Amino acid sequence: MRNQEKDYSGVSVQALWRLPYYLNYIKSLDEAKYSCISAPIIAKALNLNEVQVRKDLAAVSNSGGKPKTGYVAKELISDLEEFLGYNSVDEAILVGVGHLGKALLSYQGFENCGLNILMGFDKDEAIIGTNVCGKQILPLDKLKDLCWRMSVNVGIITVPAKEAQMICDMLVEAGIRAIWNFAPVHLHVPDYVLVQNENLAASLAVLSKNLTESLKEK
Amino acid sequence: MRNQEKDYSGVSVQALWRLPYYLNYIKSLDEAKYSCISAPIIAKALNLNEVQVRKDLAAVSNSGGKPKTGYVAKELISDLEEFLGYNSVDEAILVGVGHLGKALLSYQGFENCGLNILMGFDKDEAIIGTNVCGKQILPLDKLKDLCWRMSVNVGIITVPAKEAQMICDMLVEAGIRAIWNFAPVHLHVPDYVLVQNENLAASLAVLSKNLTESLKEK
DNA sequence: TAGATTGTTAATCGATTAACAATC
DNA sequence: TAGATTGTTAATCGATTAACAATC
Repeated sequence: MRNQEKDYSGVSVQALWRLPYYLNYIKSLDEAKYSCISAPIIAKALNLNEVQVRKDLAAVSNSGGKPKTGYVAKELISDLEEFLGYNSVDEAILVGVGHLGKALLSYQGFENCGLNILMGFDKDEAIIGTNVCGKQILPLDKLKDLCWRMSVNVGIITVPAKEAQMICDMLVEAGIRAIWNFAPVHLHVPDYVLVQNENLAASLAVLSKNLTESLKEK
Repeated sequence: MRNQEKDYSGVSVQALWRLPYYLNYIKSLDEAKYSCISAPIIAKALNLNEVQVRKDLAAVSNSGGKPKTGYVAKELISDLEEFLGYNSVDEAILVGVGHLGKALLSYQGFENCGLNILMGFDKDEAIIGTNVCGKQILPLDKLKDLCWRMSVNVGIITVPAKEAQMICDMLVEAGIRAIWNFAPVHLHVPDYVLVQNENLAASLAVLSKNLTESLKEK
């Protein structure tokens, strides 16, 4: 689920979700015009509370901000990137090379976020041996051995809901430490394995519930 | 962002996120064995607090549960589906037919969740006129007219970050009431338009931060 | 009847927001 | 100096959890 208990270097999960938005916003600014950036400006741009942004930045920034001027934009960008782990790359493999799996394998943006998807796995003979964006698609029985050999830490699950737990078990056996789960199911894993759920159905439910309420109000 | 303020029929956003997991779990059970299902059982299966599940179910269920036995599984399933709006279909269009856009256009599961993606739009001449899974890809200048004519309420944005705000403005102009945004940017919209963000970069940040902390502990 | 489960009311916990002194 | 912004401490708000009476 979305809400977890832990804190990361004094930053709550909710705050962690906001950081990429800060980063994106600051990066989008004209460097010449905004060599410095302040919490109130970011707050206004992203529709957030000023104090909230200030607290988030305080937790992330190394050098801190200066009264009246705010933070040096360049420094804040690199502090955010550092904090979000964009500089240290994690190796990942993906299981389930359907439409979504292919989309994730093809997406170039993950490398800038510190994730390198090495290859895909699938059970379908028809796509085994092919490659997607230069990334090889291999049969499931090679998974364990390859993950161990290359000490892969992250597994991405894009298989149908019914197969997700089985694939999850395989990944755990292969020494995976974190799972990015796109199947709309709760996965059972040992304590030391992390699961991050990306549940489109749940997201859609929030959207449609919101929409229904909103249309009612008219 | 994930957290919003509103309540939907007494259900918080956090609770709303849990409902699809309940639904999926109950559906996965053997009907013959589990004609009735109780909050404690669901809680155990999904690693949640018993009282939390009970409260969620109480808010969703029409007939309520019976002490000792729990809820009638069939009724609970249909109550959940009703509450989540899976029975009333919203029409949607998608803008940005790249890898992710294609994946979403091709995904069959959304129909069961009350979302019907009618067609895709893109600016790339090479794919305009083709179709993905039987869904036509049209040029952007047809967007406004078609959305009005078919009274489409939902727009899905799968364009690059830089173009997202511009597309968003187009959608608003086309009378869209809710936007499912896959670009990692904050969108500016009028009050009456809803935005549901699906930020993979943010999700990835949580995962990788978790992983780093977890590996440190060793 | 005994026991499991429901539904509700109260306590806890944590994130957001407000207030304010410090500082460039 | 005056004013904007920082960083911190306290107040508020809401979700989760605990406690307990009601009931099949």
